[in-house]
Amino acid sequence: MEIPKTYDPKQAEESHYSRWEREGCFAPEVNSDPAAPVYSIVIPPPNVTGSLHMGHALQHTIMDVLTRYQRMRGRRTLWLPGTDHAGISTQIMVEKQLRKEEGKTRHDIGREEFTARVWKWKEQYGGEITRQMRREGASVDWSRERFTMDEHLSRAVREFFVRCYEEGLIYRGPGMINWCPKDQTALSDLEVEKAPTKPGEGKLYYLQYPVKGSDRRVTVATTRPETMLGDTAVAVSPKDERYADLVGQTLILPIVGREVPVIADEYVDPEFGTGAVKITPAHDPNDYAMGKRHNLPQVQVIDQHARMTAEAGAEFEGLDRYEARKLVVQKFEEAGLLEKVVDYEFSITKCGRCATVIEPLISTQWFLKQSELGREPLRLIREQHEPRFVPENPYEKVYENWLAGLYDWTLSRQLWWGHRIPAWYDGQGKVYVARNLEEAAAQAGTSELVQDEDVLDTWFSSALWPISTLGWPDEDSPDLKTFYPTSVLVTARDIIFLWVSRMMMTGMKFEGRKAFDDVFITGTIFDEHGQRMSKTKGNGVDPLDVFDKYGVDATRLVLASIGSTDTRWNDNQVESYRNFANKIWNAARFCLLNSEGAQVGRGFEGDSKTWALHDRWIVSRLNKTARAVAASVESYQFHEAVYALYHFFWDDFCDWYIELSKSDVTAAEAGPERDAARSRVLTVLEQALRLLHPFMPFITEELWQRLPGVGRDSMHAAYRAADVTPTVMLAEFPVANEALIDEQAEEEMRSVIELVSRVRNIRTELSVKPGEHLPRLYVASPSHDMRYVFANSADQITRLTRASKMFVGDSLERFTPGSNGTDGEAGASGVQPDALHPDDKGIPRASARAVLAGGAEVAVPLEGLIDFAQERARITREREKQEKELQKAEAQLSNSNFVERAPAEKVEELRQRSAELGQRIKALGEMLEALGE
RNA sequence: GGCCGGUUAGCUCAGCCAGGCUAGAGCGCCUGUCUUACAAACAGGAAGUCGAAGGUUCGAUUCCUUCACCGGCCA
Repeated sequence: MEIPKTYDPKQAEESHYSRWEREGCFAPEVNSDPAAPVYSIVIPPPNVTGSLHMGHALQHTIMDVLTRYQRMRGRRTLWLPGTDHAGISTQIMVEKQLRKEEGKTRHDIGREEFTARVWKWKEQYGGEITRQMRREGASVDWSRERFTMDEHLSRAVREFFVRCYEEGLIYRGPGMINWCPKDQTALSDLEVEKAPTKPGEGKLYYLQYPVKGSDRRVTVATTRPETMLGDTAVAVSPKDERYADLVGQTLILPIVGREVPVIADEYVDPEFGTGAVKITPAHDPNDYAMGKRHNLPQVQVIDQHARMTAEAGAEFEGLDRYEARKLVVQKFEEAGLLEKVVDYEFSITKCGRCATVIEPLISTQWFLKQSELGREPLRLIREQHEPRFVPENPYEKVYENWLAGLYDWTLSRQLWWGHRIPAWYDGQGKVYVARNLEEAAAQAGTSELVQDEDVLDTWFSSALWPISTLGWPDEDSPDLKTFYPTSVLVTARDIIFLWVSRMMMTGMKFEGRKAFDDVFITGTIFDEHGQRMSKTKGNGVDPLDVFDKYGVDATRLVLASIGSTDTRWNDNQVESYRNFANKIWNAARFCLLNSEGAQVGRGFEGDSKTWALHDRWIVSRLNKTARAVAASVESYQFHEAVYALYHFFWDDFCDWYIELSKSDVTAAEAGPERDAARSRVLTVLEQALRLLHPFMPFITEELWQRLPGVGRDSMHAAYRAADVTPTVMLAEFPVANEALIDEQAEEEMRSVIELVSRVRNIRTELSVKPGEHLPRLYVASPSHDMRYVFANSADQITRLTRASKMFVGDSLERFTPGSNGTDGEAGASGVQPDALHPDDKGIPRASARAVLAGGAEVAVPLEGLIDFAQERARITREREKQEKELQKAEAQLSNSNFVERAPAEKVEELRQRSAELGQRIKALGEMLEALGE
């Protein structure tokens, strides 16, 4: 069999995905067990205009690990993919294209044609992220792919809207909204961002307003002087004695000449500015609220293009808001009413899409009373802590606080791309909300109706995603019955308000149940300098580049380890996992190159007590690893799962098990023993591939397909009936067999490993050439059982330490010249320690020695190589180290407080440790003596 | 202003919620090896006052308080 020495990820990545997809391996229907429990995830729909970034790759990896794991556990598993229509982004993108290619605006071609163009654009370019998901190995059920503008999902949106309207949760009316003068649409509070002013950008202007009928002036401080043209009051704190006498008086608004009252309101912070605040109800959310409280008139002086209106006065009409600002300041200065201008840092609200400064405006829009929809989710999180957030801190509280402080959501957008609002107007402007024109006409008694021009916020449709993708509002939809509620939502933290909370609201409202059991919040990936990755900064790492460079599996391993932790991206980590993939490849290569006569699933027959130590050990390690991985995945501790897999495979399987098995596996003579040894390494490999598969789908499938003896029978019972090529992704995820977890074997193996390591350490420290064989090894242990362990593993120990012969006895003393010390005890299992030759002169003085755990010792004769002084120094150093430890232990043991108050087992532990240290120190002293002067 | 997270080896991170293991990993570093699965490897090694100061405790990297620095969310 030809197997390259280096793993090529590309080849494996290109081979398997299309087959899995084509054969329906990702669809829940592949599972033929009607009683199988269900596991379902709906993807938080990425923006259809978007392409894959690290955040997506992270979320997708987590979702895929969960999905593949649960599928291999035999659950009826669905991971549903799709995208949202991203109203503003998509519209802007197509508008740009239109301008560039045809020099036209959307108004030139009209709404219908424009919408058709967007659909065309979507068909042509919108599939990028779905192609990239295939590259990632995402095991989503493409047959259930959804798009928020699909006819069915659009129907769900209309249904949602109409029902809420009928219940009075949705209303149309004037309100203070965020207006983007560039995109020409209203925005919700979640679509705007607050950014601090740059140095020198923010100013606080102190303006003086004359008091009517007096020489007195009141100074107000403002960051937006141009809005004073729309002031209809000045407010002070009712507790503020400085202004107490002014409340109720009238001011003359400079430039405009309007008379405005001085009012008192608790909202005013007397500490800010001068303690007197100008009130512009039409252009500031707080002033709007105050205006409502005091019945103040609203004077709109800025229009939708951020230009001054006629209300601002003839001099100002048509001026841009910033030009108007200059002119207002100039006029105040000329009038001697500008007290001062100081630098001032504050937050400016900007459009989340185009970063244009938002203009708060009063506008007639559609609103949703979110607080009512949020009531049930709030109760659920407070009373039952559902859904369960992972990590719980701080997200449960963030979510709860958000739900507790909900206010009305601006639903309408002045766009052409999106779900058109299902509301119609008759000739008198009366509104009819209905599922379609016919219903509306029936209500109105006329079909002379005009539909509302606006569309709904994209998030309005995403809020329905978990139910609409599964078939709602068709209550008898089989998918809705089967897969709702979903098991978990995996997303980034900035989406808790946009998605998590709203999906919960709609799920609770329409299905009466939470939309998901758990919410897993992924960490944020920063660049290597700790900066947030962003398109504008251009510091993003493209996951596809990383895939190309290191392979998808290696990248997934890194992402899975990241999980919920904030982290700086670092290629080193991916490189090390690429190396891990290569390690897996080569371990498999070894197994396969020596697989003649072998078969997966064989070699571990009979009572495990009769197996060789290293076989009992690797099976124990394998089962512990299976247990650890399952527990970690189920508790979303993915880094623990990766750690367990990495160390099991590399350290336990490659470094030790394969090495310990090598002489049997590569024996020159064919025969049942060799076949069995070969079968054993293959069997462990096959189990390991299953454990690794959720994390590394490609390499595991590539290798699994090559193993002799795998097939339909290797698959989980729930999948055997399916008409698919046998695949590791439908094999059963190994369930830990507690009976095969063998603590004694692990303890004994630890001793063998320690012995080998110490001898290797001696070799290096005393500069024994790597190729050179140690003539002999003397191993002593006071424990009868341990002598058998060492003796039984003598072949492997000598092989791994490159020693020619090994002797085992009860003490090194017994091997010293003249003692003629043969252990004399035959191994009960038939293996006997090499006996000392009667003529043997025992352990020469020229030997390096070391103490091991459990009172065991080892001596390595090194005639001619050993520098006595150096060796004595080495052992003395070791003894000093142990003495320090002993002192620490004894000090603690002599502390009566510790002995009395600490748990008895802790005290006992320390006593034993102390005794062992004493023993070691004694042994080291004897070694020094043996080395002589 | 309110809430929260982080600070552990040169770098990137585990461990801390349920206090006691000689505080771990990967990368990097040092030494030596092309030992017939793998130099993307093997063998061995060095390296951390666990941000600072207090407190609780027999015992604190872990729990509490304060502070410092970095970062996030909300207002």
